[in-house]
Amino acid sequence: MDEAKRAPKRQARGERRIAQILESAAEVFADAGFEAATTNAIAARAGISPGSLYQFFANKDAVARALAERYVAELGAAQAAAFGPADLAELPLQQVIERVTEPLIAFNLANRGFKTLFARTDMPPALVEATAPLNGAVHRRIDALLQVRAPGLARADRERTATVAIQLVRGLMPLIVAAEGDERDRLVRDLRGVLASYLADVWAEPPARD
Amino acid sequence: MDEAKRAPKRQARGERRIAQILESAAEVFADAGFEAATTNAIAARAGISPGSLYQFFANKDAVARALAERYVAELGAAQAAAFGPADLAELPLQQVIERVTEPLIAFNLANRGFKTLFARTDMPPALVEATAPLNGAVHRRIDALLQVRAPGLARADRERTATVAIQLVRGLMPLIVAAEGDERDRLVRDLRGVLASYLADVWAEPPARD
DNA sequence: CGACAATACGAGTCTTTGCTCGTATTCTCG
DNA sequence: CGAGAATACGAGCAAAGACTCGTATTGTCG
Repeated sequence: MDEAKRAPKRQARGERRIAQILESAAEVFADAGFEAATTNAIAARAGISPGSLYQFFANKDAVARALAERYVAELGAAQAAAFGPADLAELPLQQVIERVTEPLIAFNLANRGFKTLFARTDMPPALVEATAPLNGAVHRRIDALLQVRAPGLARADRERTATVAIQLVRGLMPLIVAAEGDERDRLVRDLRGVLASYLADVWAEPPARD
Repeated sequence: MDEAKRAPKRQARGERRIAQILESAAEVFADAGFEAATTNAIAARAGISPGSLYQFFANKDAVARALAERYVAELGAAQAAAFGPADLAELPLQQVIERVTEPLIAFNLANRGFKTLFARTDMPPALVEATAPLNGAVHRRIDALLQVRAPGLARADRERTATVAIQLVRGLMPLIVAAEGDERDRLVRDLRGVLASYLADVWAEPPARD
C-alpha cells in the first residue's frame, strides 16, 4: 500500500521491469538461497544493470518482500479457490484434505523457489516479516475449518492442531517436490493419509447428504 | 580421521580451546544462522582472538564441520542407546516410537542450535557434506527396523516410509523445541500419534511374549 | 516540439568479513 | 635451563557484494 502511494508515477515499462526482476529474483534465490544471492546476479539475470534494479527496489530485502507478496497473492488465490465458495466444511474429511492440499502442492511444484525462500527454519528478519501473512492466512483458514468440524476443541487445542497439520505438510512438501511420477503420487497419498488420521481424532463428520 | 593425522602435536590447552571454540560456534550459529555468523564473533565469544581460531580451524566451514561431527557423535550415542542392545524390533510399535523419539527430542532440547544448522531446507555444500552421515545413520536404523517388522514391504516402499517418518519428526521438532511444559508434552504426544498411525499401516506387531 | 519525469546504465564507493602474518608468550622435554 | 614447538595475539589485507551517483536515454503530456 505504502509503496504504491509514495512511488513516483510508474510507466508500463517500469511495471514490466518489476515483474522481470521478481522473476529473476525467484530463480536466483531458488538457486543460491537468500543470503548467497547477489543483487548484481539478480540484475544480470534480468538483463538489466544493478542501478536499474535499485530504481525499483530500495534494497535486497525489498526485493524479497515484494516476491513474498507476489507469492502471498498467488497462493492466497489458489487457497481461496480451494476453501472456496462451496462450503468446504460440509465435505467429508477425506475430501477436505484433498481439496486443501491439491492447490498447495500445485503451487509448490510451479514455484520451486518458494520453499527455498520460505520454508527455512531460520529466517532473516526481513523474510519473517514477509512470510508472516502467508503463514497466518493458511493457519486462520484451517482454524476456521476446525471451529466448525471440531467444535468441542478448546481454542488452544484447535490452534495446536492447526499448527501441527501445517508442519506436517511443510515437512513432507520438500519430498513431494523433489520426487517425480509415481513416487510423488505415493508421497502425496502418504501426506494425505497422515493428515487424515491425525485430524480424524478431533473431526466430527458432517451429517451425510443424499 | 585426517585431521588427527596431519595435525601437529596438540597440547591439552589446545584441546580445551577447540572445545571452547565449538561451544561458542554452536551459540553463534544458533543465534545468527550459518552465513550470518562471523568467525570474528565466534572467536570473540570464545574469548580469543581471530588468529587463535585459525590456529585450529582452516576456515569457517571447518568449524561447522567439526561441530557437525561432534553432533553426529553425541546423537549417534544417544541413538545407539535407544536402538540399543535390547532388541528394539521385538517391542510393540508404540514403545519403539517412544524409545526412538525420546533421545531425539532430548538431544534437540539440549542443543538448541542444532536445528538452526542442520534442519535447513537449503544448505551450503559444506553443511550438506557434514550432515550426510547424520541423516544417513538415522535413516539406516529405521530402515533396518522396518526390514524386520514390515518384511512384506518392497525396498523402495521401505525407504520411502523411513524418509517420510523422518520428515514427520523434522517437521514437528521445531514446534516441540519452541514449546514448553504441557504444550510441549501435547506436541510430543501428537508426534508419536502421527508416527504410530503412519507406521501402523505397514507394521506387523511381534508375537506377544508373556 | 520542448520540458520534465521516468527509466537505464555501470564504474566506482564503502562496508563487511574471512582470513593472514609478524610477533609475543607459554608449554614440553631433554 | 634452553631450544623448539604449540599457542596466542590483533591490526590489517583482500575479496565480495550491497548500494550510489553522474550521466544518458526514453517516454509522457501540454
